[in-house]
Amino acid sequence: MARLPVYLRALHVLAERGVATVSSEELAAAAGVNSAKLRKDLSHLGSYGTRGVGYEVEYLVYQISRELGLTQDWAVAIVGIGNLGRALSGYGGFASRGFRMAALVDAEAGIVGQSISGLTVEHIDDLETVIKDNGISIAVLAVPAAAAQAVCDRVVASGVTSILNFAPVVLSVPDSVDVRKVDLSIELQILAFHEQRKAGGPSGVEQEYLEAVEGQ
Amino acid sequence: MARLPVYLRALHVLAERGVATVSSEELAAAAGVNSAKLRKDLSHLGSYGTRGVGYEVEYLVYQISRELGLTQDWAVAIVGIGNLGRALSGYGGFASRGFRMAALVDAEAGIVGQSISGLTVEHIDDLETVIKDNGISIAVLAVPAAAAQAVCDRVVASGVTSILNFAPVVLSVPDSVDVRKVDLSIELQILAFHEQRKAGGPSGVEQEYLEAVEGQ
DNA sequence: AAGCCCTTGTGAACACACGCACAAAGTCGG
DNA sequence: CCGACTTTGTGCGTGTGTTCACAAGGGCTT
Repeated sequence: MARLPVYLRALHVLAERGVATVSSEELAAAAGVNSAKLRKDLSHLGSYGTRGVGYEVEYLVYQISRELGLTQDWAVAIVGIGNLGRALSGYGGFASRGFRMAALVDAEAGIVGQSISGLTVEHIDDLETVIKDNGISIAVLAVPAAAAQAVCDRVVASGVTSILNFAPVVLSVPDSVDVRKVDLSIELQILAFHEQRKAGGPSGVEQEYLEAVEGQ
Repeated sequence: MARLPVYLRALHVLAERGVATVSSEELAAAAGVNSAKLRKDLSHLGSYGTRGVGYEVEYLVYQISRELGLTQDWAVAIVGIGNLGRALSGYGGFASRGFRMAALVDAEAGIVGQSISGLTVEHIDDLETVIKDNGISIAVLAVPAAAAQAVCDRVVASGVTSILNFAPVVLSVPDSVDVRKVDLSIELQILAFHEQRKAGGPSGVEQEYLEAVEGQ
């Protein structure tokens, strides 16, 4: 389930506060979900709470971490060291959850060789070698849209089976490869949509198109 | 619907290629969805295609843009000019879709006053003034988790009604305010989950916990 | 002008996710 | 040791989103 990481984060906060046990109601509130949904998620996952008491925080953290595969460390490569790639390479949230930034790769001569977040940027020509030598199974693509599919094909051919794609294109990959897409402009567009709804919606503006094509 | 931006992007690509008309089948393939779903989305939106022919690309682009509210321009403020905020301020995908970066705000004395992407970074003390003077209705939060709720409260109090939140916390806001959350580490965790599934799942590793607590 | 072919729009079955509400189960006080 | 209280786990009704399949409708060729 996609909600487990959210629960995990809430649990970490509770653990830091020294809370030993938590009820589904409290945890659900902290995670922003319905308590019944949370309980169902946790039961589907096989973890058991204690009736009348709740869930033991530490145990639940371990169970969810294990379910998510965070007990092992994952070697991650970032391809494309532009503004976004740079920001991602320094993002603390990755390292603290078992994700190890193992390699940074770019095509630009001015960037290759630079040291960023403690890593030397490698050249895209060496992509295959870098991936295999570092045992990388997860790649983050922060390259221009035009280059994304080509880079994707290469990382897949090199053995990467999970891709986090920031490029605004639909990548085509074999079924055995998982792709997750983060499109920042889509998020803003969805907000704009709701924002406009609040302002009365697009009704009554139909004429605009007629005027627009009229002006040609 | 959250899929409209995806259709819109695919349509833009087609328009650049000079394609005048497109069938639901083709567009669905380009957007990575089922063709029946696409047709239903478009019909719910009120746009009409022509049977036997398909949809006129240019017309559809206009219809979807209007529905999403992209025909007007939106003033956006980015709060928190760390690595991520910097990357966002220079992201081309925003400006090209009617989103105007109107203000950058940070708390750090060393960052305030810097010129980034053509804007001067303002001090967080002036947050309310900046938002009101620029008519900002959408705020992007790229601040540390600990500061997020406080900053959120202030932008909401200043009249912002849509928030794109990159901080790893669940924000609490009035019902009239929309919040979308992008959590980069959650995306990686979901990939790790599937990655582990491919490798055989977490079964048979139950003992690990016992060993782990044993070691204390 | 007429028939064929293509594509849209949608009715209906299906699947899934959500949340209520309750029984089972365990704890704590007396 | 027992009863009351608390909280989990889940059966079930509900609503939403997805997909199949097909009828309605428009263009194109002859």
